[in-house]
Order: sequence, then structure tokens, then C-alpha cells
Amino acid sequence: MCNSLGESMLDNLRGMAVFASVVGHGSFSGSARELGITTSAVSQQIRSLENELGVVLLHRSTRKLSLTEAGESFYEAAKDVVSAAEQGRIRVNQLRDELAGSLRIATTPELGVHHILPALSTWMAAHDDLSINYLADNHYVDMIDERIDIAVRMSPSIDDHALSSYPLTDVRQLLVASPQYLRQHPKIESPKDLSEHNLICIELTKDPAILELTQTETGKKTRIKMQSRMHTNNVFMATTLAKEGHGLIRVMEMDVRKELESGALVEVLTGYKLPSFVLYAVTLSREQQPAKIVRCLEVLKKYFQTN
Amino acid sequence: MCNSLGESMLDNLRGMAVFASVVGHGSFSGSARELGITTSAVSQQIRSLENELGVVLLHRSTRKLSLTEAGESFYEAAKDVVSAAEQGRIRVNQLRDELAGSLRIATTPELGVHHILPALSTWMAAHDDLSINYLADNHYVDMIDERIDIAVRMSPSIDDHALSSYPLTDVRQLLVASPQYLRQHPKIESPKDLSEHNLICIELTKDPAILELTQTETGKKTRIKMQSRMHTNNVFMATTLAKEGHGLIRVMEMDVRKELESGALVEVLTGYKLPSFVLYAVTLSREQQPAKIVRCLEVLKKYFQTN
DNA sequence: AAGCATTACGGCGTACGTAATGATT
DNA sequence: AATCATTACGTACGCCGTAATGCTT
Repeated sequence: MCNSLGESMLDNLRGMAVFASVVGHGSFSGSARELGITTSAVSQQIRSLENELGVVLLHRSTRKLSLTEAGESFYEAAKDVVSAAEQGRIRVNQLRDELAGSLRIATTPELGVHHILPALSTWMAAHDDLSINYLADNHYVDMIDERIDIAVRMSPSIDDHALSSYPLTDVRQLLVASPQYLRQHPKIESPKDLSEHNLICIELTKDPAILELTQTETGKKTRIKMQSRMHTNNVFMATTLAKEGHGLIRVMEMDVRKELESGALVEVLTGYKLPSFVLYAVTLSREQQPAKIVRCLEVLKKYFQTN
Repeated sequence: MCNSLGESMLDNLRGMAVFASVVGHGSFSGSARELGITTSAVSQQIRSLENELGVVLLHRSTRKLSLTEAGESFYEAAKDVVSAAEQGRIRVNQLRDELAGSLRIATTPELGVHHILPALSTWMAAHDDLSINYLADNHYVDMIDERIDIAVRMSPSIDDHALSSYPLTDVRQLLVASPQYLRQHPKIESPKDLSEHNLICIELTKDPAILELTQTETGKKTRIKMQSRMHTNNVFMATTLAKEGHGLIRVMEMDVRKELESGALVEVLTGYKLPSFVLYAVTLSREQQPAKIVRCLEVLKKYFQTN
């Protein structure tokens, strides 16, 4: 490839920084000390710069330096280059190291309200330089387009291998119903009893009515398809329906913790378990993340470890 | 030499320019085309920059680029770097190519009034963007300290070999006197007759009263020391004294042209000549001079060639 | 004599191009 | 199929350090 002459801005920049340092110091050797290079290197840079610009920038008389008119003018620009570069570095370091700027977190409304907000609330409060932006949507969002720093998602939807994911916690699924419902319907003592019951479907998986039950003691697995006449894509609605005694729901443990404690809902088939989900935090890249992202992931991880 | 990490401003600058171009274009390949390098080079620059900064600047999804928060901030700085560099180059090119800015010319008051001003007056008038600064002093001036672009000096004081000099013209020295003086004093027909005359010394050379006369026809040289009771460092004063009949003066032809034409002074010993001076224009460096300096030298040269 | 700038020379690093790969439309 | 980004790899130029030289105080 023949680069006839002058690649415009690409070249020179190094020389400009050296030049700015030289003028600022008033000497080649002083500049060299500042830059951590030899006076030889400085001299060569200046010479090369002058050759490229086709003009003498400073007259040297061994003991004194004196800017030419062009040099004086160019010095202003060189100073600007250096200061802009420094500003950029400073700003980037801030954004990388300090808990400041913005942090964009995507999740579903349910996960957000019940888990993410509680997990981060004290941390958020402790860092008021940080502006946190929650994008709570049920539909898929493009992390790049929406500039999401952290998405919290359920397994196993990690098909995008460009993303890196951090497992936060196993999320057990439970089969629950209201005590009222259970009193009014046939007892459930083994998986096959389920066929006489209604399932209120939360459409998280493709075949929501098919249950894969594993006997806790023996590990024996059973697949069973329940009848289901009510469907919703919303956990709140499903739990409400269940509390009102309309049927069983397969639901994540975290989403019904309060109801289980209060007795508004109770688990059925306690000797069996449904396949767990894994709750993942997902980021766009694993390496070289700003501190706020790393810290937020840590906070999330710790929160789910202790709950 | 161990450069542990990060040489502050010296590095990165290239990468910053590339980064600015990439963001400005919205693509690596577009930037590559603009910069005249391959996308490979662009990719490597960005990667290297990100590694050095320790932060991801932009997320790439093959078809789309998206700045991270740090990237967005850094982009501002990168733009500033590039635009400062461009401004510098533009300004320097102006000062190099256009007849604008300032031009500092040093000479003696006599040379200035009689020769430099006439030589440059029309040229000056034709370029009103050019501000010309005449430093007319009899004492020595440091060209670097005073930021002189062009000095006009007499030979042979070119002892400073760091300077480059352009011969403008030979300046003949003449021995002249007023007609009145010549009528009232002994005839001068050969060099030895001079011993009976007075020389009004203009102190340009070290031994102003010693004349080296060369016979025009034969080339035979004669050295003679004249008496001298009047001294001055000023040509005007000397010519005035001569016109008033106080003695002979050894003077440059250019300085007494008018008087010779009007007959106020006449040359003596026309068959002999004094050693010529050479009038030099002197600059600080020979290469890579701004256009205005080169042009000014040309104007001076042409002026003296045609006079 | 000491400090400074310039130059030549040589070595090391790195910035680049080529080519192959994978991703996206 | 076409365009785009990334990566590995080899090369060549560029940057820099060493050392010698010259200049200034």
C-alpha cells in the first residue's frame, strides 16, 4: 500500500504531545524527563514533526528555545490535544472506577419489584452519584440497542453466546394452591393425582401444562400433563387466581414466599420437586467492566446467596 | 528502561483518533476507508485502546455499533483531540503557505531607509494580511531572541554558521569628497597622495583608516593608512560632513548615489577600487521556511539585481 | 567541566496488511 | 452473496536507546 504523503491526523499526534511538553518545559531534556524518554527521542520527534509539517517550529540555540510564529500557533493546538487526551482519560477512569454515572438494568416487572429492587435498595441508597435506570419489560430487549449494563433473566434463554452470564441463584419451582382449594378438591398424594386438578398456567415455558416431577428421595422422575383452563402471562394474576381457589399454580418459590408464610398458599406434593430455573445476571462482556457493574453484580450475588 | 504501565499521554493518541473516526462513521470499515488503513488495523487500535483504558468503549454487533457510557464520554475527548490537531495543521499550513501573519526584519537604520524599505514597499502594499516588523538597530541583535525572520547584514560578519545567508548584491565602496574640498586640497592622482588628506571614518570595520586599494587595470594592491580626525558610526553624519568639505569618506556606493548624481560628492581615485562588501540577507535556517520568508528573500534579491 | 541538543546506528516493538473465520442482512 | 468485524501471523517500519559529537556557560 502506497501512502503517498500525510495520513492527515493519524500521524503527528505523538509528536504534538512531545512538542507541547517541550514548549511547556522550555527544554528538550526537561521534556524527556517528564515523558520518561531520552532527549534523543524528543529531538527525533520534533524533527519528524517539523519535516511533516514542512515548517520550523522552534529555533534551538543549545541553551535556549524560541518558538517560530508557526510554532507558537501550533503550540496552542498541541496543548489542546494533550489536554483533551487527559480529560478523556480522567473521565474514563472516573466512569470505570467510581460509582457514578448511569447504570441500566433490564428485567421483568415481577423480578424487578420482588427481587432486584429489594436486592439493590440499600446499595442504591449508598451511592447517590449513581443514577440507576430500570427497564422492566416482558418482551425481549436488545441489550446493545438499549445499552443495558445488566439484564436479569431466567434460564435457559442464554442462547446468545456473545453475552456472559452470572448465575445468581437456583429458583425452585413449587406447585401450590390455596388451603381452601385443597379442602374442596381430591387429596394430592402422588403425581398421578394431579390429573384430576386444574393448573393455572403462567406461560414461561413452551409447554406449561407438562410437569416433570422428581421424587426427592429416590430421584425417580415422572412426566405428567395437567388440565389447564386458565392462562396468563402475569405472575400476580396467577397467584391471585390461586389464592382465590381456582386451581394449582406452578410458580417460583420467590414469588410466593409471603403467601406461603402467611398460609394463603401451601405447597403440594412436598416429596417431589419441579426442575429448577437458574436466575442469571447477564452482561455484554465479561472483561473490563466499569466498577459499578462489577459491584452491582456482587451485590446481587450476595443478596441471593443469603436469601 | 522499564515502563511499568501507561506512559500517560504519549500512547493512546493514535487510538483516540481512530476511535473518533470510528464513532463518527458508525463503522469500522467506513473509518478504515477514511483513514486509508484496513479494518484490521482499526479493530486492533480500538482493542488496544480499550485494553489500555481498561474499559469497553463500544459494543459491536457486526452490523451496529453502540457506545458504552465510558465510550460516549471518551468520544467527546477524542473528537477534541482530532479537531485540535486539525486546527493546528490548518493554522500551520496557513502560516507556511500564505502571506499572512508577521514578518520580522532586522537591519540597520541606513540600510533600512535607503534599501530595504524601497525594495519591499510595493510588495508590502500588495499583501495587507502581512504585518511587517522592522527592527532597525546598529547594535547586534540576537536573531533567535528577537525572533527575526530576515536580517540584512554586511559581510563579512557571517561568523555564525548556524545561520544561512543569501547574497543580495555586491556593495562597492567608494572614496568620495565634495568638489569644494577637492578644489581646496592637493590633487589625488595615486594612492600615496591620500596621506595628505583627512578621512572621515565610518566605523564599520575594525581599522577604518586603513585602505586597501586595487588598481582596476593591473590588479595591483596598495595598503595605505590615512589620517583621520573625525569618526562617526552614522552614515548620514559622515556624508553631511563630507558634503561640507571636511574630508574624504569611504562609503558604500548605494549610500551616496544621490549625492553623486547631483554632484554634491564626487569619487576620487576612479582608477582604483576598494574591496567590496557583500550585502547578505540572513535567516535562521535554510530549509522549510514559510512562504512569506522565501518570497521576501526573492523580492529582495530581484530588487538588488535590477539596481 | 557540566549540561544540552543533534546525529548515526542498531535493536526491539508495534502497527499494519494478508488471509481466514464468523456473523449479519 | 455481500458486507462487516475479529483473529492469527508475518513483516517492515518506526520509535527509541546508546554512544559519539558539538555547542554553550
